[in-house]
Amino acid sequence: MPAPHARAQTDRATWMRAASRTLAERGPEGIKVESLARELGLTKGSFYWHFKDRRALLDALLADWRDGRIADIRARTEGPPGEEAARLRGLVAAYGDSPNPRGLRVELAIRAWATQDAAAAAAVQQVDALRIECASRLFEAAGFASAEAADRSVLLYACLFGLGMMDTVQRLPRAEQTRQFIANLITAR
Amino acid sequence: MPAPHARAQTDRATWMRAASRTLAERGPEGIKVESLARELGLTKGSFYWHFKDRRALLDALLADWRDGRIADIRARTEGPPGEEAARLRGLVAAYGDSPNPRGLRVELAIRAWATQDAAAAAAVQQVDALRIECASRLFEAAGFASAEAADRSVLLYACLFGLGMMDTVQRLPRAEQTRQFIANLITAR
DNA sequence: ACCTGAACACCGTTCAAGT
DNA sequence: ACCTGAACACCGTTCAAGT
Repeated sequence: MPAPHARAQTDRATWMRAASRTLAERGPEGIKVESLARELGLTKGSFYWHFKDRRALLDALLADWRDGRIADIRARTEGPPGEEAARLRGLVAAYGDSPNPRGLRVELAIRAWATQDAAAAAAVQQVDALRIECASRLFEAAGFASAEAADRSVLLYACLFGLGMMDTVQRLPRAEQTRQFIANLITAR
Repeated sequence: MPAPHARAQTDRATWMRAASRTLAERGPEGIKVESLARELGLTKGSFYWHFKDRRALLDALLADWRDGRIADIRARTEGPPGEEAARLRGLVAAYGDSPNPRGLRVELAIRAWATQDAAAAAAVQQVDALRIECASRLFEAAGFASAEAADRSVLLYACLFGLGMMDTVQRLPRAEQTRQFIANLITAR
């Protein structure tokens, strides 16, 4: 690829990076063309060279998020057979990590957005379906029948997102024990 | 109370009702003074007679939501001793009801909003604390030690909200069985 | 190819003026 | 007491014009 194309990609990516930061910090409604332009030292007109409109930027963010989540799920759950137990432990432990980091904030922002936006709902749906499918395989490898493996996968992700939105819990003195109790219940028997 | 005061309350309540409907349908960012005025056949100037600014309307909505939730929690969990088991069953069953009704939509909208807004976060925090406290009492009456009763209360609400944001799950063929499986796990033993 | 600058519509807020 | 109408700032979008 020659230089002009590379440069175009870079500048588009610059808008995307700034928007992605704002998505994590303020949600989709916080993404304003004028604010981004000010932040980047450019004019709003410049934005409309790279994107058809504000909506196109949001759609590009959704596609990036979806692709990133899909790659992450595959990386966490696929691999050589015989290590399923360790991968399942890793998956369950993931929701104890990092009380509200960028990833979870973006996740909750997109999930809230999905209740009002069809494109966001579609992205969430694709990601959730793959998550449940991949987690189910690990539960099956741990000895659960396929129906119960699917149920436990749903439980795992419901707890992950549910706890994520209950900030209260993170501040309770017994937060760590509660997380441990729930993790045990998810994988028990 | 004389007529003038009653009328003032009514008109303020008219703005609140319209805003509350919008909160459920489009989230807090969808609440626009101009749109509400158009909808009600009034001017924006009229709005500023009843409310200091848009923020005051949002704060009033939050206070109403918080008070309503607190009343609802008390109604569901308090009462004559001896009926704790039935009340616990009612609470757990509540999250199987109504796939995404107005109440759950408002709940998720406010909870998403709470990640970026201190007043919304405070309202959510107060409601969550009371919910966990009241649910814990029911679990204790069912025979769980107080620490485990608290853990199970957190689990209950995490599942309630987590499943609420996973629309995918509601559309799976086994949705009903999955809900039942999770309900059993929450109250098991 | 990439960007600026000016224009316009939409919405939050204010305020003088009406009833 | 309650509302209107006009004004202004802010942001999404367009577009002719620049380099």
